[in-house]
Amino acid sequence: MAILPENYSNLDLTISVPGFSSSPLSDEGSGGGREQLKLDMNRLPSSEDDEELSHGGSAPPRKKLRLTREQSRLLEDSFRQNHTLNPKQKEALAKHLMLRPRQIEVWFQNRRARSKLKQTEMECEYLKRWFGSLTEQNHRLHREVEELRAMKVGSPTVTSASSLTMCPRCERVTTSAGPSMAVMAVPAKKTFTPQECEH
DNA sequence: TTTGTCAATAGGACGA
DNA sequence: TCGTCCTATTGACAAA
Repeated sequence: MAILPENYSNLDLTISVPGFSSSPLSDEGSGGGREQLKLDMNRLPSSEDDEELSHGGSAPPRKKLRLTREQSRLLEDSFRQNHTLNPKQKEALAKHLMLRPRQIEVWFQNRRARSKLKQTEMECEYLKRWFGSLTEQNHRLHREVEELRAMKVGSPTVTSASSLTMCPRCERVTTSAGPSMAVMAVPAKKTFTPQECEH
């Protein structure tokens, strides 16, 4: 816990979230250059500001808000605790950070999106590697089949490569006539236990 | 000038 | 109907 200063320790952050490591996307590392944003960007807008926005009027050009390091840090801390906020938490965080609740909401939405993107990229990498290893394994097995085909003449047990079968449960390759000849590699996540197989 | 980052917006889906 | 979420997109800004 302890993601907020003492005076905000009454914040009820109880939403459970699947375990997530701290963010790789924090602003900290991206060069101190952009540093602090101007105060007027961070202040809680007055009701006139809201009205100005909602009424459109002459629609002033959108200014880019940059969160301060401290604001980012606190938001990251909160996000590490909970990936979503209830209205009370949002309100409290907004007050504490001198931002509008809507800005807190938007930050969490964007943060969740970035998390998901990161996760998807990692899964993509994993699948790429898996594909690579399966391709390699496939080539190896093809070579093995060719070798077996070459050996078939004179062998009483192996009459043709097409007589090779693979047990769908244990993934052992066997001839229709005899004992297992080779064990296929399986994805790292899967562990083979002899009890799974009837062989 | 180009590129990357990120706050903000739009709009649709969903549950209470 | 309202509040919240997600996704796609926009636009400001800083760094290369």
